[in-house]
Amino acid sequence: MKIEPLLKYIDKYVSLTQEEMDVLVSKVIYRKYLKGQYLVQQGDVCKYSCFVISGCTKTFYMDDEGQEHIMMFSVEDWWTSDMSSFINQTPADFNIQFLENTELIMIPRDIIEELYERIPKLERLFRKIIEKAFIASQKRIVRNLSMTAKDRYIYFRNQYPLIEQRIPQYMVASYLGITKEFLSKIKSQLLT
Amino acid sequence: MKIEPLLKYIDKYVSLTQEEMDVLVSKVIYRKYLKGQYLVQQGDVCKYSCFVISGCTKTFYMDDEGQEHIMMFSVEDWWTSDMSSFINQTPADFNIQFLENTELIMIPRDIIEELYERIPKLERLFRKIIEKAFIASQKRIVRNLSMTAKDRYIYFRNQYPLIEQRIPQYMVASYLGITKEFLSKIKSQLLT
DNA sequence: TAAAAATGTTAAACTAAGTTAACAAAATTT
DNA sequence: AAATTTTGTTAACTTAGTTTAACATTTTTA
Repeated sequence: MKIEPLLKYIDKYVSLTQEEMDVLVSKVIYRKYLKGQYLVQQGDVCKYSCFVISGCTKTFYMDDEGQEHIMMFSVEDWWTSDMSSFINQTPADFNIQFLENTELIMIPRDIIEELYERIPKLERLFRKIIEKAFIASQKRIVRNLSMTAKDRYIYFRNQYPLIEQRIPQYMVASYLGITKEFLSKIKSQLLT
Repeated sequence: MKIEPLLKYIDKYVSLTQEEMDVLVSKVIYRKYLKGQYLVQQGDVCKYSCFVISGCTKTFYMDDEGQEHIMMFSVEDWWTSDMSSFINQTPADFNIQFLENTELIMIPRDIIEELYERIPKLERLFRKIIEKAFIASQKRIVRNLSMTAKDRYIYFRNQYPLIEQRIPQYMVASYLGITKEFLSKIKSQLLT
């Protein structure tokens, strides 16, 4: 089980004793998935909050017309789950699919509650992680409200240059809220 | 100091002892603002996380062209702050302005840290509040990506009928990410 | 209560982005 | 290496939403 990246990540937020680490390690699940598989499907209940050790996922909503709307990508050192479903144990709004073969550390819903009780530092950790996620989410909303598609693309390219390189362009378009054809047009405009 | 609504609100998430309540009450600030005043201005550091006892606020980003983009409204029993600025003590991205005379309970940045240490239940409370806010934020992103302006307006009207009634229509338009003229058109379409 | 300010409506001209469709290039599979 | 699938491009046409501007209505202030 490759858990080092998670411990290293956690250490940036809170410092755990060896004992606390051991408890954590004994409770979580290490698992590999193949490209194309699903971690969560819309309508299912999301049972795990997952830390990406290696690989890549997309989280997307599929609308009534069968169109995908990508909410986020997760790569190494990011968390992924359908938060609404995971917290409330209600049907998931989103699909989470692997874009590459992916290694995860998975924390089950009931275990995370137990960990909060046994290791308050972990509750602090997740409070901080969610604060950060919320802040990023708010900033994305305001970008979507105030910037043109072209500027959103430029921002994305600067912010996540490595993600852009490992993901098909039509998924970037979906994440930006535009069609692949329009992104293609934007890119050709930017070249001239 | 009207603090009852806050205690009642907290009680929905965690149950505090009388002593814990007393600590909390002794640390927070009660204050009234007038319509038109600002709680936070873009560029300032946001020093408080605030619970609305009565009244109403708008949180908005002002872009380079001087256009307002409304992120959220806060009414009774909601929290408001520029989270990014409050957490990191960095310049605020947003303005928060009072749309009515408003009563607030304000928690200073350093006090909230202290409260997390003294009353772990409060850290749990805020973890849960932020989880909820994050979930709502994600759902808003997906609505903005997947729904037309008309459908977003219908959703808003159904979700927040009371807010719609106390806020000028052009602010609703800004929140939805459209012009006031287009919202006017949508509304007239919906009548026929 | 008159005047001024803030808010809301309508319509024509315009533009950013979507749709459709045909084709090109890469990547994967056979 | 050929065939197939996936991904990306281009262009003509359409549409959702913006801009501008003039005017109407409501609310606030003098």
